[in-house]
Amino acid sequence: MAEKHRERAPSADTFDTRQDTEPDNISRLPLTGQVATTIRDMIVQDRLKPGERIRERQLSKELNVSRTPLREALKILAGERLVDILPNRGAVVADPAPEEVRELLQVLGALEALGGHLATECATDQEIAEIRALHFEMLAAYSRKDRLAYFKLNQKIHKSIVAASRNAVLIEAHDQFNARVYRVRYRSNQRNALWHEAVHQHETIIEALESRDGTLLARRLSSHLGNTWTKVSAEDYPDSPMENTDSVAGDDGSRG
Amino acid sequence: MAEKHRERAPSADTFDTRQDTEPDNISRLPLTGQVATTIRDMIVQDRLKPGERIRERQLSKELNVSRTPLREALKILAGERLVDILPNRGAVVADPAPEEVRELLQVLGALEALGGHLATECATDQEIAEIRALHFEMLAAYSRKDRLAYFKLNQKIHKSIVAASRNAVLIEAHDQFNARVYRVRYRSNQRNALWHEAVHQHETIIEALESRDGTLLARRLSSHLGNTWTKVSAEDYPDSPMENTDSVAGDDGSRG
DNA sequence: AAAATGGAATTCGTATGCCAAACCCTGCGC
DNA sequence: GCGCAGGGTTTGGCATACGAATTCCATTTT
Repeated sequence: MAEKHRERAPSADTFDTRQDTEPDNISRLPLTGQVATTIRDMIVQDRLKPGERIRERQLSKELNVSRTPLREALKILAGERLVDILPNRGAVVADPAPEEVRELLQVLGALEALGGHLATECATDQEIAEIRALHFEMLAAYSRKDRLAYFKLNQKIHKSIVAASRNAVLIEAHDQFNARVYRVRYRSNQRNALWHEAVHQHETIIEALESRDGTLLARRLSSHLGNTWTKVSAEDYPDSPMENTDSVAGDDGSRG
Repeated sequence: MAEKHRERAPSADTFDTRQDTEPDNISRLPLTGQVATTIRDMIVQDRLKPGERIRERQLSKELNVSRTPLREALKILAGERLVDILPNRGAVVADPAPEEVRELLQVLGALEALGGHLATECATDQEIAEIRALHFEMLAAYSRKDRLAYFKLNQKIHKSIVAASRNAVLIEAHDQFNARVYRVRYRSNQRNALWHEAVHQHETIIEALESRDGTLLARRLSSHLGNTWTKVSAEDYPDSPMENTDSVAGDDGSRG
């Protein structure tokens, strides 16, 4: 009987993510998914800080949705390990420990190695050429010391290599694990001094791809991610132990 | 790293004077998690069939919960890709296409390869001995033609190898991807004729682990999973193309 | 003054109700 | 005979209400 409510604002106004390419068509998708995407973006863009508590009522008011879709969205993000849900204590933005970052980079390395290997078998010449082109663009950003552009192109290159594997499950898994370390890698990229080394590694990666040497490419990708841990740990966690920085695939460059 | 607060055991020393009247309110864990676990078990145990529609009202009545925690549980399972949620049309039990199974086995192979490689570096002798023991138990089940025991020991061996990697992220990811193919592999195991081949592969896997040859072990694990696809596709999808059954790590040179 | 304690305010967990979209079945028209 | 249209029914999507657990702060006690 106590029903006299409801003025749901027109969906065009309720959502203000301001980065969607299409403003209109997502309004028909389930609210839960929209909210999840919004929060996911807020996390990887560091608008929600690691360890920060997510108050359901407050955030639901900010997004002009009720708590129900917000809570469902948080469950999705918890599955992606982007938030931790503490029983009876709500959700907090995930704040991976250094050890977890190291583990994540190992797994990511294995996934990229598989993606690279498959890519050498089934990528078209045009796909490889496009990746080479992205690499040149990245070199341009490197010359300009444009760290943001460099970072984004770097991400795009790795994503493109995996995409060339034609393995949808792998592509999705790579994307998800990548999101979990995105913020850490971004911050590392902003301050890192060993820039030139990563650039050289990229050069050798592209070469292995162009020569379609799957085993070599896999080794180099895995090694590259191990090197990322070296940089991340050196910058963010100065006291971390440095063991296990090598890729499990062993030393690079043994094939000569 | 290890799970933080994912599931909390109910502490028995808290005095609850009331609430004993409820019929099946046994635990204080969040209902959503309990429901997710229940449904997850129902799916991998094939009590909910692939493609089957999940009606929220009906299932919530069967489980004696309201729709809200059920819906949140379904979101979690959707994140694990055990159910698909169709907008405005509800949830259905995931029914991976043959191609997706092949892709999943490739990814699983890469994860196990990484796990095996790490295990050769950090597993204790006792852990390896325990895996060898499980292998013998599996041989016993093989002799008795006890397919169920064989299957479970097989799973346990692979899980133990990955567990020996000490990489919590990897262990969890392996578990999750494994769940997605669990049912298919179970059915394949029930009818498969090429049993002896898998047994021999396992023997060589254990040997590589015992000699702590990480590269060889990784190759054999990856190859083993590729072989699984061969069997699964032959049994379940007779018309599937048989290419790409080899591991990306290349041929296992040790096999005759 | 520091620690312990009590309670109010806040937040989460779950249930329930309304609305809108999808489904199904029947009946009409071609 | 077949297709299609339309209305009733079913189902999911979302909002809200209420109870339980936790947190926080003020007050008291040692």
